[in-house]
Amino acid sequence: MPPHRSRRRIPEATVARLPVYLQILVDQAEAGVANISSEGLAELAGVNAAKVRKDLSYLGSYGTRGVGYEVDYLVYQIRRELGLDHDWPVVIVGAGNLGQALAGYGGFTDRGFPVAGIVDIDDDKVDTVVGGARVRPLDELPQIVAARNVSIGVIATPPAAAQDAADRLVKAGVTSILNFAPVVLSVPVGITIRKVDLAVELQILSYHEQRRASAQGGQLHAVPNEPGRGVTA
Amino acid sequence: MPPHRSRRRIPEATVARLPVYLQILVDQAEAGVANISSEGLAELAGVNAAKVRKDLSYLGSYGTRGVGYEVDYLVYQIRRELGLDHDWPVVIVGAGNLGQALAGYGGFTDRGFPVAGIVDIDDDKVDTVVGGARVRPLDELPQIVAARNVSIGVIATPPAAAQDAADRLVKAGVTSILNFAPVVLSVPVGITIRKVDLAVELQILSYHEQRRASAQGGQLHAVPNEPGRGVTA
DNA sequence: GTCAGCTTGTGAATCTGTGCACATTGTTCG
DNA sequence: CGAACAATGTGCACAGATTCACAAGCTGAC
Repeated sequence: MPPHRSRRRIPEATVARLPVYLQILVDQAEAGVANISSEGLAELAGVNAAKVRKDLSYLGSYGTRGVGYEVDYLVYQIRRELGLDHDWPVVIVGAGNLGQALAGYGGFTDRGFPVAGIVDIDDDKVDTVVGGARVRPLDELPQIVAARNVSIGVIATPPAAAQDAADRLVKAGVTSILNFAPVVLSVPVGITIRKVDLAVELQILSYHEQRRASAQGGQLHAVPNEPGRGVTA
Repeated sequence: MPPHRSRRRIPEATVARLPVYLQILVDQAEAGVANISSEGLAELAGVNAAKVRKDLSYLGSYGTRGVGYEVDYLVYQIRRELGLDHDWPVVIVGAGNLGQALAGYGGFTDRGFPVAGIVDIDDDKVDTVVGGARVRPLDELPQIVAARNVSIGVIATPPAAAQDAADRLVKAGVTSILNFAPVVLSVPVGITIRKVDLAVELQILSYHEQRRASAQGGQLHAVPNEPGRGVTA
């Protein structure tokens, strides 16, 4: 089989779902399941079966009609397509509540994103140890990025410091940023940014709660589904 | 002016952007800005100006042609539409790394989501204090929910415990759930769920990095924008 | 009071994503 | 070997979201 890299461009919505399939497939593999149908995978992922098939078809024709998909092989293919065939070290900027939690959160390292370093501008935080990593001064960011060839940065600073953090990350050579600060960052073209704003998530829930409350006697609405968010500036 | 609640149904994509506008507008108000044009707001939010106007038009005609939008009034309207005219206490299930960080993260309380309580199944964690809240045993979840009339729950447990957490939240009367565990939850119809999976975010970045790497000589692609994800089962 | 200049609000075109429906193709069993 | 069956892969129609382009409406200057 020819290991063709990025055959076609994959729709963003699909890219956002592939990690979910992957997670499920890995679980299934561990549970000893060898094959799975689009129907079964759809059930577990909470989506439409046709959508699963269309999503997977972007990777190539890796299913077998009449049988389904071989779990292990699919895991391999999705990993490859997502670039998860090797680790991506990340650097965390900001060692506050969230930064520390992220550094200590095993889920990162486990899933292929080891913490190459965590930096903070506050001298009081420097040299404290969180989740196995020693906090380094902000100035050392370039060295950390260079030494471990880091291309992904995580911003866990207060809002006011986020743009500066982004600027420093970009200057240090990072090309993808995951931003937890509730700020819209401006970065050069070619840098990929994703934002996770916890308060925004709650506000969206608030909207639905509010709507529920003011739906006097109205039946419960069914809200669409979950696309993915992403920007390459 | 008639304070009409939920005039039309607002598209999910718009609902996901309103909190971002709100944040920006609050900042602008604090900076003493009285009026803002769709162009200006779009610039700050990193989106298209027409999109801003269409989004805001769902709230009603609150702009003035030739002038723009009055910042304070817009803040008021967006808050009202999102149901942010009062606080929404939240309960956090799971007092591990992430749960503690969330409880201690001021950004929640500040933006109208005070932590009504945090519970954990592990007796060793019970009674420890995180971010001003004392961890309570999981069993007390119903009491906490009832006492403070909580309708939003946050799941910050390990994956294996997430479904149980969801079941308990629902049984206790919570109708919206923010899930940080990398698991697809199954809940009754009428419960709104949003999922934030940190590893998934990184995996999406990984995809773009991988693509960048394998784009031999190809120019850098521009990736779309950021919809919102939401499900009401 | 009129006119020039902005900026909103929205119809229409376009693009993206979803889901049905079914032809296609591989498997299994008699 | 052939037929019944199962499940993929995809054409097509529809729904939702984005963007353009412009008429409508407000303001301020003269």
